[in-house]
Amino acid sequence: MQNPAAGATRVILVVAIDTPLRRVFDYRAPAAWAGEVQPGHRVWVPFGKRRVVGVVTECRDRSSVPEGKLRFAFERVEAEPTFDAGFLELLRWSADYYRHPVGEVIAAALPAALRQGAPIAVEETRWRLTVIGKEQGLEKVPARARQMRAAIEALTDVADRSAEDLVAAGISRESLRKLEDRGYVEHFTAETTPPASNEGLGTSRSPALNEAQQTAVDRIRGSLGSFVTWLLHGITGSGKTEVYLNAIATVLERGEQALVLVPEIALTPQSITRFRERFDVPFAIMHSGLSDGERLAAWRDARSGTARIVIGTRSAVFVPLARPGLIVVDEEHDSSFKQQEGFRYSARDLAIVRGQRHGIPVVLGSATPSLESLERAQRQAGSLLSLPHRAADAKPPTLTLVDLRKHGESQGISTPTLLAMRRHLDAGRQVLLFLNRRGYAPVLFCPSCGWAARCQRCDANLTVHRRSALLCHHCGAEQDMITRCPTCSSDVKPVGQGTERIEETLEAIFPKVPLARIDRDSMRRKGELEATLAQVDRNEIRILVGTQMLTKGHHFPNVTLVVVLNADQGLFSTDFRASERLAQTIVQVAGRAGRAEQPGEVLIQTEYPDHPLLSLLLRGGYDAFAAGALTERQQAHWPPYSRLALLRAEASHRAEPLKFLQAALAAAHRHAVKGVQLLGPAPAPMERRAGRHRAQLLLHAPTHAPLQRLLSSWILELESLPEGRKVRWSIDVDPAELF
DNA sequence: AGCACGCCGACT
DNA sequence: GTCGGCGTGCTC
Repeated sequence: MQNPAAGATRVILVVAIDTPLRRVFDYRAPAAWAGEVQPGHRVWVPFGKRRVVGVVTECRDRSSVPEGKLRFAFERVEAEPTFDAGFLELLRWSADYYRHPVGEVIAAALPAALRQGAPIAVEETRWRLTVIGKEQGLEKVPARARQMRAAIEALTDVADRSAEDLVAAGISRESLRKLEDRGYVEHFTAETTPPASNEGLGTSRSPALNEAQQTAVDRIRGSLGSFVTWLLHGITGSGKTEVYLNAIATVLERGEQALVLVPEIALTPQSITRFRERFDVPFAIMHSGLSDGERLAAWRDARSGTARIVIGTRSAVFVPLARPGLIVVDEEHDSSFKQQEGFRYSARDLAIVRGQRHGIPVVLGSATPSLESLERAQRQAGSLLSLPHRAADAKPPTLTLVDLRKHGESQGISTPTLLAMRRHLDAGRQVLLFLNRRGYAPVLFCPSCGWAARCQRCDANLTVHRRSALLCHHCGAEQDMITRCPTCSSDVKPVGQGTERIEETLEAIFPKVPLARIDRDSMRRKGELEATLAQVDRNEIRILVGTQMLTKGHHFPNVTLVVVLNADQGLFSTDFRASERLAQTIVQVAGRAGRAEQPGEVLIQTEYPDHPLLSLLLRGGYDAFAAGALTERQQAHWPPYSRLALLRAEASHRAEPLKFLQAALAAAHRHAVKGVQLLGPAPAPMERRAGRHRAQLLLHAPTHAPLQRLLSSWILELESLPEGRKVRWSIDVDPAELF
C-alpha cells in the first residue's frame, strides 16, 4: 500500500454522467482531495475526448474496472456537495423506476448552469481599506482628488463593501483601482447570499372558510410532519386554493417550506399573485420560460431555504429543499405533469414518492381527479378531502345534451345552441364555446373524387388555416392553400369545423357582438392572452371561442352559457384513457360558467346522446362517471388495477421498428416473468409522424413489481440487440398515452 | 449524446 | 488529389 491512509480514504468515485448510457463510471480520486469527496459532489472528469461534469453517486475502495481503463477525476466543482444523500437517493430511485439512464435523470434535476460546471455559490468582489489606507488614506490623498477621497470615506467605519454597492453609491471602479495601486484599498472575492428574486406581498388575509374547507385544512395541518397522500377533491369554485393557502400558512409557521406544483399553462402572473398577496415571504418560481440565470437563482433559493414557497411546473418536483414541509400538486389530473419524451417521469407520482421520503404530507388537488388518485383514496381510508359546495352559495351549472342528429346544425352550431346564445347575450351575459380543434377546418376535401389534402410526412390530414393555408398539426409542415383538386381539378372544400371557422360563423350571425378566439394560433404573442382575458373581465368581449386554453385556470364570472361544440372525439377512442380525459375536459370547461349568484348553463353537442359515459356524467356528475369508469377499468384489468409499460420504437425506414420490437418480444420470452403479458408489437395508430415510422409493444402486469423485474434484465438485452441500432427506442413506465 | 475513425463519391 | 457522407464503436 503506497499511502498508509489509503485504507481510510475511498479512492474510487462512482460518477453519473449526462449521457444516454445506462451506466455509471468509475474514476480514481486524486490524493489531494480524495478524503474530501462524498456522494452528491459535482466533479470534472475526462470522458472520452471530452471534459464533463458528473455527479458522484458513491465512493468506494475498489473498482471492477480494469486498472488500465480507470482515469483520474480532474477536480471537484466546489467544496459543497450539490445534493445531500437523501435527495441523491430519490434521483437514483427515479432513474431505476422509470428505467432511465441515471446520468440523464440527475442532469434533469440540475439547472443548465450547474450542469456546465457553474458554482452554486454566488461570488462577488468586495473592497476594504488596507491598514495603511485606514491610518493615512485621507491624509495622503489630495483634496482635489474627490473621487478617491469619496471612495476612502465610503469604506471608513465598515469592514468591507461590495463593488456593486460602492458603484451604486457613486464610487467609480477607476478610483478604487487607483487607490489599490497606491496600497490604500484592496479587493477580495467572497460568497454572498443574494436576496430572493421574488418576494411576497402579504397584503391579503384569509377569508372565512366554510365547514368543508376548514375540515380539510385541519386534517392537512394535523398531518404535517408525517407522510400522507391527501386527495383534495373540490368542485370548481369550491375554494381549493384557499385550503392550500391555509395549510401553507401553518407550514411557514413551522419554519418549513412548501412546494406547489401546477400545470404548465396555469403558471401565470395572476395565479402567482394569489399566493404572493397572502404571504410576506420569499418565493421561488420555476417554469420553462426562465433564463438559465433566473432558473439557477430560483433553484438556489429553494435549496438554501431562502425561498419559503416554491411554485413550479413539472420539473420543480426535482428542486432540492432545505426544510420541506408540504407538497401540493394542483390540478393533479393534468397531463402536463407527465413528461412525454426522454425521461418520461410523472411529477405527480414522484411528488408522492418525495413526500414519503421526506416524511411530509402531499396534497393532490383537483375538481376532476385522475382515476389513479381516486383509486388510491379508496384504498387509503380517510385520505379523501371533499369540497362539495361552491363558495358563496353559487349554484352548480345545469348540463344539457344537444342531440345533433335531431336538431338542425349549421357550421357546427345547432339551433338550440343559437337560441341559448341569443338568450344569454340579450341578458347581458357572456357565452363561451369550446372546441378542441384549432384552425379553420380539419380536412380539405374534393367532393368529386374523394381526394383530401394529406401531410407528406405524417399519416394525417392537413388542417386548413385561414391565413397560413394548410398546416400539419402533428409535424408543423406547411403547404400553400389550393382551390382545385390536384387529381381531378374540381373545386375542393374545407370540411368540418375548427375554432377559426366557428369564429367566422358567429361573426356572421352576431355581427355586432364583440368576439374573441383563444387558441394557440390567436394567442401566439407574449401578453396577448392576458390582454384578451382582461378585456373579457371588463365585459368588452361577449363571445369567447377557444380550445383547451380556455379550460385552464382562468375564471369568467360573467359567463353563464358554456357550449361544448363536439363531445364525440373522446367517445370511441382506442386509448382506454380517452373517456377519462373527455369527462375531465367537459367538467372543467363547465366549471367556467356561472360563478357567484348567476346560475350557469352548459350545452353539450353530441351525435351520441345515449352514450353511457355521457349519461353518467349528466346524471351524477364527475363522481358518477368516475365510479363507472373505475368499474370498467377493474373489469378490463386496466390501470389503476394493473400496471403498464410501453416499449416504443421509431425509424425512418418503415419495417425497422416492428423488426426491433419482434426481436424485443423474443428476448422478453427468454426473460419471462410470471404475470407479465406482452401485447403487440403493433404499429402506432398514426404510424408515420414527421417522416418517422412508429410502433410499440405493451407490457401489462397486475402490479409494478413483476414489471420492474422483467424490465431490469430485459433492457440490458435490448441494448445489445443488433436490430436496436437502426431504430430509436425508449421505455415508458406508466405511460399516459397508449398511442 | 458526442466524438473519432474509416472507407467510398464529386469537387476547389 | 481533398472535403465530406454517415456506418461503427467507445466512453470508467
